[in-house]
Amino acid sequence: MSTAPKLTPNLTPEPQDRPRKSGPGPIPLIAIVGPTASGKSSLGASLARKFGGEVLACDSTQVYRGFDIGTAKPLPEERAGIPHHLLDLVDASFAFTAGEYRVRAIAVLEDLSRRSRLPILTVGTGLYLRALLEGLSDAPARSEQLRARLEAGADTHSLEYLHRVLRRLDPEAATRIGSRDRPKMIRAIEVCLLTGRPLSEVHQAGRTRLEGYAPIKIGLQPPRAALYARIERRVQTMLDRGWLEEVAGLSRSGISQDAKPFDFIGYSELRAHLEGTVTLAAATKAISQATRRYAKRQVTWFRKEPLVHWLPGFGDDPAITTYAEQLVTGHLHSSATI
RNA sequence: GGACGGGUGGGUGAGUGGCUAAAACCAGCAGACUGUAAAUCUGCCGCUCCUUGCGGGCUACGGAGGUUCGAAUCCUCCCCCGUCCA
Repeated sequence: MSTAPKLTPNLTPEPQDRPRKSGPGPIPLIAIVGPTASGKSSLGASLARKFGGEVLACDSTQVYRGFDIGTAKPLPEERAGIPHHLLDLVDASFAFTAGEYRVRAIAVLEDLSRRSRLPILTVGTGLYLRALLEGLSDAPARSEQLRARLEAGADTHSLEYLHRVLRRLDPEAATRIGSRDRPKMIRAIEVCLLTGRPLSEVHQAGRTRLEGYAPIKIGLQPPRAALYARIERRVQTMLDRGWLEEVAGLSRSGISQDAKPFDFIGYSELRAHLEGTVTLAAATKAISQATRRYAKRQVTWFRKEPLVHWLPGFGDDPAITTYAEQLVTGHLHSSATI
């Protein structure tokens, strides 16, 4: 695991394998945010190599075992010998959540801290990063039984019914949550019923932030047109790597047909194609479109993320990599001197 | 050459005389989102002006004319596309 000597910026880091000084100061934590296909994994691996770090995926789909190609898990060669965490955590039948992610991520962070490794998060799922850094309110986890009842109520009555229930339980939340936003209404009602308090009140009680870490956020912001072009190419690459076969294999592996990961972008389209309802060309086009829309939503989310150092390009662009390295070096120095 | 069918805003496509800058859907843009988040939801979406208003002006339903107080919608001719007959 030698450090690559290339591209060394003006600020030369001294100890490349020690992300922090031993002592009580906050531990640096790098978070790379950006839309899908912007090169987060690539940048993550090269920063890890350079600064003695390990990669933590922060992605709601990559936690699922078996769903590899379509969720763009880094390939072995892309991982370049760097340990990658928080991938392949659960089976397809498991309903993974932001709360679950937080618990698992903190465990990994503690492990890295003990071993003095720099944690580097590659963040596709903004909510998960927020859940980790800012914490979640002290609200109960989801309750499948309660949800089943609410879903049934919504089915027999209407979505309006759910909104009426929510208005009664928590008028404030009802003004924030649209009357057609089924998942958010259900979550809000769930919390109200489980805690006996309005969701708004539960939220007001505050969150439990992650303590002891100094996040350095790096944002990848390639031009929109270039990103969209790359998305299109990547979809094709994934197919060339056998994505369709992966989906076919998963389909007949006994996993419940309505397991959550089958709804991920691409998996639903490719299953439709395997069932013969759409041509591969049509499915491919639909996948690109869905991915573009997803990228757009990520951009919207990350724009609001505070204190991000935005870099105007792809994470595998050498110029961007160099710039990111300088950025990290600067931060590590300044935090070391404090 | 003849007979039908059709040409609508970036795309698909509704609309058969006024309520139509023109349904709906898609794409696009912008936004929201504290436990399913690759989910879900919201707004905008011809151009333009301002006193930003259920405001004004302009342009628009293949082209040119016409009928009408009023036309994407009716009539005439022309152009193009599809199917069928020769």
